[in-house]
Amino acid sequence: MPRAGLDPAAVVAAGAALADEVGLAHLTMGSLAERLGVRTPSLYKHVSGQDDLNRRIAALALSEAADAVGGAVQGYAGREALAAAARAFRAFVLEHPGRYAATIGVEPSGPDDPLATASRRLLAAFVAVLRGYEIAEPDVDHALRMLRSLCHGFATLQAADGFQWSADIDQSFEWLITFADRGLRVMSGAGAV
Amino acid sequence: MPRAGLDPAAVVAAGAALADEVGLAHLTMGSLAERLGVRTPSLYKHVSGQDDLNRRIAALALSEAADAVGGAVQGYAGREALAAAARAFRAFVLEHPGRYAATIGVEPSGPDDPLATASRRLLAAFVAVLRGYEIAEPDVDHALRMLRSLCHGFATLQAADGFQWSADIDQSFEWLITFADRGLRVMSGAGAV
DNA sequence: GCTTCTAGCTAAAGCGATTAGCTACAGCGT
DNA sequence: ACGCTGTAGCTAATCGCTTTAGCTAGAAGC
Repeated sequence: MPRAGLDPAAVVAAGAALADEVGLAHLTMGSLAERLGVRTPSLYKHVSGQDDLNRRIAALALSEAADAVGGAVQGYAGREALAAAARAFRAFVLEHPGRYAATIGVEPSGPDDPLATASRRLLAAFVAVLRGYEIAEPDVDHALRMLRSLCHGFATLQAADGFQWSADIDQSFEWLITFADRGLRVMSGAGAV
Repeated sequence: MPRAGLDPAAVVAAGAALADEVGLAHLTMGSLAERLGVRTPSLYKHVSGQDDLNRRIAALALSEAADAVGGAVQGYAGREALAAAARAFRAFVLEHPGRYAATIGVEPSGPDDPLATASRRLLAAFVAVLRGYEIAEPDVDHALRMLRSLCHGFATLQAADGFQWSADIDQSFEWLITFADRGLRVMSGAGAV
């Protein structure tokens, strides 16, 4: 038996890729092992089980998403930054539906969990977008949650084929960006709540 | 063996309730059978399998959500209607996270599928909300998708405990309603995209 | 070249979904 | 009241996937 030369990172990367291809629900230890040219139990030398694998895929996904969004925002402000961030986020989720799905419902075990770090990085990228609007300090958290809900909701609904009816989806997304831009500008004037 | 007197509706209702309690992922045929005082294989006399059960729970959830949102909107218009719909929707998802989770990723098999009917009813409730704003006809679809993304995103993120940081979540949701109201009003003026 | 560490293997246990086939309760007609 | 019939629920068994136990041999250091 020739050594396959695996390590945790390689297993997680392959798992994420496979999840993107077949859907997270169809990612089994067996199929992943086969993909890696190895027998199923061998995977347990690198990840401690399906749960651990899922958490690591989630951390990878959030980290990549943070890179994508953070990079897209560079050099822009205001509406441009918002549009770039939203488009980058959606593109990431649509290209990597499996690994993004792994992030839903996982909770960091502590502040040092790679999951928590990656999550903070992604949030930071959205905070940067909000700096382009005159949001009152106490409202920044609310705006951040709104932005995240909007992006998460749209991307996951589309990834799950939740939009059955007719109108063009890209167009809807551009409309949504305009909506968010104008809404944020209006909210910056008067105190909300 | 005394008859338990089950039927598909009772099995689905119990499944939905159990999913709300323990989470959709932990809803097993075994635990559901135990809850109903019956052996596992007996369930297959009422639903054709886990897939079928999931679809039926999803249809039930969408139908109930449509009732809740539709009822809440009655007699209101504009901001009041929007707030009522959003609050009703969020309350439903938070009270019934398991059954709502069942709706994610299921696709109606055809236009007569109870799933499709329930889905249309829920959408209709949101369309009613939008009638209170002067949205140009071609933009109604976009606004509907936006509204759905916003509600779905916020509710599922909260249900999954996705909001780790500090600010008060109810307050964030009220802020979000105000944001959506103002955004919809602004969008009604100028043509978007 | 020898020792040591460990990636990967085979074997096996265990759990959940599902199917096959039996049994007996309930509702019906007589 | 009595038997007939349809079917809800049962036991037994299969199958697939996860996970553990224990072995083996390739690679790295001396």
